[in-house]
Amino acid sequence: MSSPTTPRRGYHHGDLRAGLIREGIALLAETGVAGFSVAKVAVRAGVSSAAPYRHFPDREALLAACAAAILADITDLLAAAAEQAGPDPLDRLAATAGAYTRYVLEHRAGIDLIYSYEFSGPHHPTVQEQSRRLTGALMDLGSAVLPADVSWADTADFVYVHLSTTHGYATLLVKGTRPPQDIDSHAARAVTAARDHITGYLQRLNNRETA
Amino acid sequence: MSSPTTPRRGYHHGDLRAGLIREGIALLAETGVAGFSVAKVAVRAGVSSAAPYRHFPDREALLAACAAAILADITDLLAAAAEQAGPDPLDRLAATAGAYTRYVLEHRAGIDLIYSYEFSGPHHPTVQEQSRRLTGALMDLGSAVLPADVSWADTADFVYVHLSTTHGYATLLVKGTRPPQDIDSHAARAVTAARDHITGYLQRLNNRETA
DNA sequence: GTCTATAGGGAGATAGAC
DNA sequence: GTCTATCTCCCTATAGAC
Repeated sequence: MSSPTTPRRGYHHGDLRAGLIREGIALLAETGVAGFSVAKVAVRAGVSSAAPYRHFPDREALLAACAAAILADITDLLAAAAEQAGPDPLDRLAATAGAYTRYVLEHRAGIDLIYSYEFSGPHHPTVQEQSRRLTGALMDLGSAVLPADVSWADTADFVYVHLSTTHGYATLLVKGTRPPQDIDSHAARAVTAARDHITGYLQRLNNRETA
Repeated sequence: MSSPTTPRRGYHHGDLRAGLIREGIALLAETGVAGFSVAKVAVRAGVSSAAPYRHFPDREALLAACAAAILADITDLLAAAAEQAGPDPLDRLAATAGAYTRYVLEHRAGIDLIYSYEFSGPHHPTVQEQSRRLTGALMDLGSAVLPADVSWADTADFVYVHLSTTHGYATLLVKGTRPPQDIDSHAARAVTAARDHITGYLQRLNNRETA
C-alpha cells in the first residue's frame, strides 16, 4: 500500500500493521481463537499493548484483518495447486483438497477463525471480498468438472460440499485423536476423498439422466 | 446415578451437577467456546459463581463433562437414525450424516467443543469413552457397507472421512454465509453428499479390483 | 452444598506525554 | 505512531460463614 520510497521511519520496523497481522496469524496458529488477544499480538510484534489500536479500532478488526489475509493465502494456494495438477478438470478440483489440507495442517488452529466469527455481515467487507474470491475460484474449477447443463445453483451446492468436506477433513485432523502422520500422506488422502465425492456425484447425475 | 429415593434436599433443584451440564451445553450453543465461562453457567443455573466448584474442580472439567454429554447425545441420535433408515447398509450409514447435520444445526456452536479442546489425552477419560462409542457405532455401520475383504484400517479411514465430511458440511452451514434454509433440506443435502462419497468410494474399489 | 466476599490476573480500550 | 499509565470489566478460584 505505501510507496517504497517512504521507508516509514519512526517505529521499530517498516510496517507495524502488516507485522501485527503476521503475528496475529502466528498466534492464532498456536493458540486458536480462544487464546488470541490484542495484548499478546502486540508483545509478539515488539510493541506496547496500546500500539495496535492506532491501526485497528478494536480486537475484532484485527481478527478480521487476519482472517482476510488467511483467506487470500488459501485462495492463492488452491489456485496454484489446481494449476500444477494439469489439464484434467477433475484432477484440478481434487488438488485443491490437498492444498487446503496442507495449509490447515501447517497453520494448525488458525483456520477456525475464518468460519468461526461474525464475518458474514456487512461489517467486514474485506473478509467478505476474500471469501468471495475463494468461492469464485472454486466455482470456476467446479463448473469445469460438471456437465455444461448443470445449473449455477447446483454447481454452487456441489462446490460447497467439496469445500466443506475438505474443511471438515482437515480440521478434524488438526484437532482430532488420529495417529499423526506426515502432511503429504494426509493431503493425499484428502485428494482421494475429494475424488470419491466428485465421481460419486457425477455417477448420480448419470444415473438420473439414463433413468 | 443417585437413587430416586433420596431427593437430594438442600439445594434449589434436584441435581445441580446435571443442571450445570445442561446449562453449559445451552451456553455453548449460544456463544460458542469463546463465550463460555463458569460464572455464566452458574447464573443460568440459578446458583452463585462458587457453587460449580463443588461439582467440578475447574472450568475444564465442566467443559469436559459437557463435551461427553454432547458426544453421548450424538451417538444415540446417529444410532437411532441408522435404525430408522431401514436394512440397506448404505442407507443406514448415509442417514447418520443427516442426523449429525440436524443436531449441529439445532445446537449451533456447541459442536466446536468436541473437537476443539485438549480432550485427546488421558486427562478426560469420560470424553474419550464417549468418543470411542461414537467411533465404534460408525465403524459398525461402515464395515457393513464395505466388502468383507476391506481391512480394519481402511474401514477406519473410510469412516473417518465420512464423519469429517459430515462434520465439515454441518459446521460450515452453521457459521457460514449460506442462505438459511430449513433444517430438513440441509439434512437431506448432507445425506446426498454422504451417499455420493460412499458410492464414489465403492466405485474406486471396483475399478481397482477389475484392473 | 451453597452462600458471600474477595484475592488475583488478564485483557480491552483510553488519556496524555513524547 | 508509539509509549507509559491507568481505568474498568470479567473471569477463575479460594476462604470462611451457614
